[in-house]
Amino acid sequence: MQEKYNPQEIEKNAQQYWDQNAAFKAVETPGKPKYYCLSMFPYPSGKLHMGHVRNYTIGDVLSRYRRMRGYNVLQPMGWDAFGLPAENAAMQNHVSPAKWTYDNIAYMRKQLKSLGLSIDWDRELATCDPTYYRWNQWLFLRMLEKGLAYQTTGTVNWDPIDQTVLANEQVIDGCGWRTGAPVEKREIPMYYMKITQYADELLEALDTLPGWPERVRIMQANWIGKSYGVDITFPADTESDTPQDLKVFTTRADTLMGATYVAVAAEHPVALHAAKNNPSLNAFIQECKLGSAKEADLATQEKKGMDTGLFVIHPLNGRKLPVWIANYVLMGYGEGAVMAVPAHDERDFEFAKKYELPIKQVIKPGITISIEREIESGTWNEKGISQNKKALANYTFSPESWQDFYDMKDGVCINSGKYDGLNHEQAVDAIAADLEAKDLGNKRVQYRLRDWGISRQRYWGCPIPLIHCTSCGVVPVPDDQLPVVLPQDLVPDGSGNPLARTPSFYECACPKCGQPARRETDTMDTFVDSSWYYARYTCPDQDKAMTDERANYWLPADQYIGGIEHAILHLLYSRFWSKVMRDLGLLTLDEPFTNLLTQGMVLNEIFFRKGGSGRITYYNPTEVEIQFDEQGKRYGAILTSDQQPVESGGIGTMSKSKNNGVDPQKLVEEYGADTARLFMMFASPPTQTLEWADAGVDGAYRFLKRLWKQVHSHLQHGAVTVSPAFNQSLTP
RNA sequence: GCCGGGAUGGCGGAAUUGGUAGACGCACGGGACUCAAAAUCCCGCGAAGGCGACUUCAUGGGGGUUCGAUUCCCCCUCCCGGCACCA
Repeated sequence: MQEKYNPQEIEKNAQQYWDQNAAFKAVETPGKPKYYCLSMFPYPSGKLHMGHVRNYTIGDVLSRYRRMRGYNVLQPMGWDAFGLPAENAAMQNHVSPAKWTYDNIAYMRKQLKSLGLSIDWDRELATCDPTYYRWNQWLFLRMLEKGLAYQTTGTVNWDPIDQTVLANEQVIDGCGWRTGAPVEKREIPMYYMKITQYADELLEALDTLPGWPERVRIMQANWIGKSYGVDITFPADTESDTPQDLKVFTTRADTLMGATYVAVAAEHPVALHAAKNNPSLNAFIQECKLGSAKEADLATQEKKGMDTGLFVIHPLNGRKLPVWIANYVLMGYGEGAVMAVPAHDERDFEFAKKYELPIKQVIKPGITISIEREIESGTWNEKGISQNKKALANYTFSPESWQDFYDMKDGVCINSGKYDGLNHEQAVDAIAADLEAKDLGNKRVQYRLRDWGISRQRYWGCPIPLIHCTSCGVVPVPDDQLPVVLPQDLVPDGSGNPLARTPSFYECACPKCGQPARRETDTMDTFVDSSWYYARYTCPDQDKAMTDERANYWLPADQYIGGIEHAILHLLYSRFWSKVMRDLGLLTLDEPFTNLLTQGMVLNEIFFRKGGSGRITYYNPTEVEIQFDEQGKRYGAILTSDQQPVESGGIGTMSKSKNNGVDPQKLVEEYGADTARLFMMFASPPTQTLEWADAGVDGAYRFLKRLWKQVHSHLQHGAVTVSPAFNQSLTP
C-alpha cells in the first residue's frame, strides 16, 4: 500500500478487485436479513449528471452500511431506455434511436462503474430490450382480459402543420416547438388503464407507509382527490331546442338554489347541437379548440364563454336556466358540464360578472351568524354592539367584488326556501334526498384521479400488442406470439410515427380469421416501463414468466431513492401496477417500496446573453467568472473567454437546454470518485434542493488525503488490519 | 390558477413541546513550523458601534400571540418541484 494518496490508482484497483471477486453479487440467502436498496434508474440521455451522482451515492452509502451490518444487500441498476429524447437525437443526428440509446448506455455504464458503486451488475436491464418489454405487453393483455385496460378517446396536442401529436413538453406558449403553429386540442382513440378502480386502496394504503415522507403522501392524497358530492340532472327545457338533459357533479349541492346558469364544454353534444345553425357559436367552439391540453395552460387562460340560447330546467325550483359554453369546462372531466353558482364559486363569479349573468346569494357565512347572536343576546353595551355591527358589515355579501368568505362551507342556507337555516351537511343531505325522490340526482363519491392513458403516437416505445381486423375488430396478439418486436432501424423525421409508414411492421394476419389485418402502431407510455422494473431486477434471467419466487424474496424494496419530481406520477403508477401484479397472483406484496427517500434537485445558475435578433445564447457556469467587490459582495458576471458581461437567468434544474449542467466526469477525473461522492454527500442534506457550488471540493479532497495517510500509518504500526488480498489490490 | 416544499453569515447548513441564533464543515484572515512553499497545528471569523467590559441590530417582508418566536397564527414577496404526452 502506497503512502501517497493517488485516487485514480486506488479506485481502479479497488474496482478491479470488486469485479474479480463478484463482491456485490446478490444471492437469495435464507436466514440472513435482506436489504433491497433501489435507486431510480436513469434515462440514458448521454452522460451522467450531478443528480445521478447524488442519487446513486446516497443509495451506495445506505447499501454499504447495511452490507457491513450483515445484511444480504441487493443494489441493482438498469436503464429507462425508451422515450422522446432518443427520437429527437435521431432527428438531429440521423441515427436510429436504438443506436443512440445503446451507445449512451455503454458510456454511462462506464461512468457509473468509475464511481465505484457497489452494484450487482449481473442484474442490469434495459426497458428497450424485447426480453423486458415483452412482459409489459403480456400484462397489458391480462389487464385487457380483466377489464382493467380499455379503449376510449383522449385529448392530445395536435400540430396542424406537422400533422402530428405533440408531447406537452413540445408545446411552447401554445405553439408547436418545430413549426411555431398554434396547437389544437384533438380527440383520438387511446388505451387506458383503470387506475381509478384502485383509487380507494391507493389512498388508504398511504397510511401504511410511515417510511414515506409526509409531503409525498399528502401530494398523492391530493392527487387522488377523493370528494363526496351529488350528481344532479338538469332536465332539458322542452320549449327550447335543448337535445338532452344535462348531468353535473358538485360537492356543493347546498348551493344548488343559487345556480343561475349551466356551463358545458365546447365539445359537449349540447354545444355542438346549438352550433349547427349558428356560425358565431361554431366559431367560438373552434376557438376553444386552440391551445394546449396542459392543465396549467387551461387553468391560467382567460375565462371565455358564449350563450347557446338553449335552456335547462332547475331540478328543484323549475326555473329555466341558460346553457353557456365555457372554455374552463373540460369534456374529459366528469360529465363535461357544471352548474354555476356565481355567488359562491370564484370562477363562476368572475364569469357571471363578465357576461352579466345573475348572482344570487344562498349561503350566509358562519361568522355573520355568530356576530348576530352576540348582538341579539343583549349582553353588549352600545359600544360593543356598534363594534360588532362594524364587523358584520365586513362580512356583507356584495355582488360587486369577490371575497374569500363567499365559498366557505361553514354557513347556513338563505334565500333557499325550505332549506333556509340548514348548514352545509344538512342542506346537502336534504337536497340530495329531494333530488333522489324526483330521480334527478344521487350522492356519489368522486375522485380527481383519472384513468391512465398509455397510448403514444410514437416510435421509440413498447408496441401495444393489438391487431385491428376489419371483420373481427380489435384482436389481442396471442401470448405465444409475444413479444411484438419494435424494429430497431427506423429514424423518425418529426411528422408522425414512422411505424405507421412501415408495412413490414404493421402488415399482419388476423390471429382469429387469418385475413390481412393491421397491427396497432401506437406504443406505450414510458411510465409503463418504469412501473415494474424493480420487480424484474429480482429475476432478470427468467424467460418463462414476468417474475418468479425471487421477487417475493426481495420485494418490497426496503429503500427507494429518487428525485422529488417523481413524487406523484411514477410512484403512483408503480404502486398501482404492483397491486395489479398482486391481484394477478404474480407478487405477494401490497406496496412495492417500504421506505422512500426523495432527494432534492440539483440546481445551478443560468447565464445567458441576448443576441441582436432576440436569440438567447446560454453559457455554462464553468465558462463564467463571478465578480466580487472588496467586501466579497457579488456585483456581476463575465464570460471568461472574452471578459464581457453575461446576464444571470436565476437558478434552475441542471439541464441541457439551459446549458447549466456540471459534468461530474471532470470532477471524478481530477479528484477521484471518492472526493466527488464525499463532496456530494456533504454539499447539502440529501432531501434538500442543492444549489451547485464547487467551493468545498478541495476540502473534501484534503479530508480523504488526510484519511488515507492516517490509515496508512495505522497499517504500518499494525493498529488496523485489512485482508492481504485487499491490501494487494490497493497497491499499484 | 391549483397541489407540495423552501428562504438563517462570504458559502453549505445547525438549532422543535417556544428558552443563550449561527453547532459542524467550507472559504477567508492572522500566527506557529520552514531558507521558502505545500502539508500540518493554533487562533479569529454575522453586522454596526466601542480602547475595552460590552451595547444595539439581525433567521425573506409586514402584522399578531407570548415574559420570551428561526420555531405558533394571519397576510405578502421571491425561489424550487409537480399539474396527467419530459423523464
